[in-house]
Amino acid sequence: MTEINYWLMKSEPDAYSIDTLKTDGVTLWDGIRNYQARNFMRKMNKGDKVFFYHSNCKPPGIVGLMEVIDLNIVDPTQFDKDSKYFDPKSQHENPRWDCVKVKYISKSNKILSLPQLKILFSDNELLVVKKGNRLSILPVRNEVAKILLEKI
DNA sequence: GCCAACGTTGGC
DNA sequence: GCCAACGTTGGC
Repeated sequence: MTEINYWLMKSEPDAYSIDTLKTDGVTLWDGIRNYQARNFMRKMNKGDKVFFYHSNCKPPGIVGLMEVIDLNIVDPTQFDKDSKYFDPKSQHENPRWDCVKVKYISKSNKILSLPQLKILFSDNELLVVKKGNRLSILPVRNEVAKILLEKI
């Protein structure tokens, strides 16, 4: 039996929002161009729960929940010359970027804003509140996830 | 617009 | 391998 883990994934709502995911139902979390974030995706299991975080907006915060339903998918945007995520250095025989597929679970009635998160958790408990943390995908510890699940 | 905190690139 | 320059993220 594989372990269920919790993660947090950020997206700017202008680029892709919880409402868009709710409409789509399922989406490919593509366009990740940071090795650390990519490596976190590689550690994901099917069934893992993901907190959806709206970044670079007012207010930033957790807006919903999704679930990982597919793993190790080659990110198609790296080969798409029209995509802003096109990577000329990536080869078809040896793709550099991959991603996971997620499905919508729920949208929070109220956003769990970053100021609230800062009140609830210390920097170590929730990496997202750590000043200057630019990683768009982060692991969430189980104890933290339990509290978050009650709040969203 | 500013700035902190990285990551990436490329010369050497 | 080192390091400077530059780019990106994202809160404020």
